[in-house]
This record gives sequence, C-alpha cells and structure tokens, in this order.
Amino acid sequence: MSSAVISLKKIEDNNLPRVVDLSTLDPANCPVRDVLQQIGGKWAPLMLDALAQKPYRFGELRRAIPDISQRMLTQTLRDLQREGYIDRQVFPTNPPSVEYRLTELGRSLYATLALLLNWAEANQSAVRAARYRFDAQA
Amino acid sequence: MSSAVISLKKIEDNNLPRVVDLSTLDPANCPVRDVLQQIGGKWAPLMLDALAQKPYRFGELRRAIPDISQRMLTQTLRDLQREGYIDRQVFPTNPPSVEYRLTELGRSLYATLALLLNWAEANQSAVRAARYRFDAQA
DNA sequence: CGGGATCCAATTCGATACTG
DNA sequence: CAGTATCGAATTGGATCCCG
Repeated sequence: MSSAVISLKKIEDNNLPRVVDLSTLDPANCPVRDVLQQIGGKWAPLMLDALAQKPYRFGELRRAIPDISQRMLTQTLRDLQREGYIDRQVFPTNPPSVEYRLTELGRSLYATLALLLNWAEANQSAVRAARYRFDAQA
Repeated sequence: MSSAVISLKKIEDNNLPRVVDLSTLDPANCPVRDVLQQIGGKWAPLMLDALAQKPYRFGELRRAIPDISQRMLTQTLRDLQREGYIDRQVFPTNPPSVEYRLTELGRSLYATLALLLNWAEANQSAVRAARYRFDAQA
C-alpha cells in the first residue's frame, strides 16, 4: 500500500507536528520555557493529576502523595495557583478547611498533560530497556 | 443545544481523561515520575524539539540553543541517549563530527510532547494574566 | 487543620580551563 | 569539532519547630 510507504517516509524525514518555531525566539521570552518551567517540576504533575480527579483539601492531598513534604506541598500549591491552574477556597470553619480545585485553564492544561502521563506509563518499559542497554555497553 | 450542556457538565465534573491511577502506585516505582523526570528538565524539551526538526551536530545544536552551556548540552544529550530518545552517530572525519537524531521512541515521545509545547505557546498570555492578578492581589 | 519560618542537604547549573 | 574535568553559585527540596 502506498499509504504505508508514505507514512514510513514521513517518519524517516522526522516529519512531526511542530507549530512553534523555538529557534527563532528570544530565549529570554520563550513561551515554552516560560510555561513549562512550572509544570515540569517534581511535584506539579502529580498534584495536577490528583486534582484532575476531584477537589482536594490540604491534608487529603498530602496523604494522596505520601512522600511530599509539607513545605513543597504548600509551595507547589501556591505556584499552581499563581499560574492560574488551581483555585483555593477557604471555608471559615473551626478548624479551618481549605479546598483546592482545577480552574478551567488547569483543566485545559491537564487534558494535554494527561496524554504525556499516559505516554510515560505506556512506554516506561521501553525506557527502562534503553537505560539498561546504555549502561551495559558503557 | 444539548451537546453543549453535556460537555459543560463534563467540565464541571472534572471529567477528564485519566488512564493511570497514580494514587494507587508505589511512589518509588511510579512510571510517571520515572519517565517525566528526564523530560521535565530545563533543556530536554528544547533539545527534543530541535531534534524533531532534523538531525543536529553538536556545535549546530549549541547555536540553535544559544544560552545553553556546553556542559549542559553534553550532559543532556547523554541523558536523552540513555533514555533511548536520541541516537548518537560518530563520523570518523578530521576533525570529528557527531550527529544526533531522534530514535523511533523519541519521535513517539515528541508526538505527545509537541502537544504540550503547543499548549504552552497558545496559553502563555492566559498564564501571564493569572500571574499578574495573583501578584496584584497579594 | 492548614499552614509560616528557619536551617541545612542535595541537586542543578554555569563559567572556565584543558584535550584528542 | 566535540567533548572532559573541576569549581563554585544558584536553585530545589526536606526536616523541624512554630502558630491561629
């Protein structure tokens, strides 16, 4: 089939979707760097993933990600709120209760981010195998 | 239109695609953390994006990302090679020439990663606005 | 319960100098 | 050209103590 040949050729040519041309951008004002820096940290993807399921309270979120320190939980929550990905709602009960949930922007981000999370899960074994080969030959 | 109502309800319910359930995983063996750590760095996404266009030689790649140090270029290239995303080919010319190109795994990753890069570019202004609001109110 | 503040350890990163 | 090696700065992250 000619279509198979065509798609094979596309792969050989590295013909991949690429909308932004990063090479023509000022590095100091690159939107990809600007936005990716915040979602590329150690905890942000996990927290966005948790909050994509349902709203969480502080302690609840801490139990959902057992090995996060309280400092990083607080800080990452504030960062995500500043970026506009999550919303913080305080209930003046006693003791106080605070709920975090994704904003619409956050849900938009997660819709794309989730594809990457799924890719990671689906291809972990391939990555592990590549690491093993690399380390063996070295 | 009822379809609009339905999709609105889905958004309100946080009904988003989620294949991996991270909360049930051992944090120390989480595929998402394992894989995302390498592609979440400061330089890896930019280099994958460059190499998705075409193969690059060392110095050429350095010029394409003007503000990367040679140390980080070397190190990130090795990391990406170890993960199985890029291939390194040495041409025994004089002076030597080394070419880097995406592997099939790397192209598979980039197909997903590019969606996130596009999201970042498309939504940078919304993120900037959110930051401004957050900083103004604080 | 939901944090703030402080101190310290680990990791990341950049600048510089040197090499086949 | 394509790296390696070393140093120090900067950033990130964890532990601990404190509070309303």
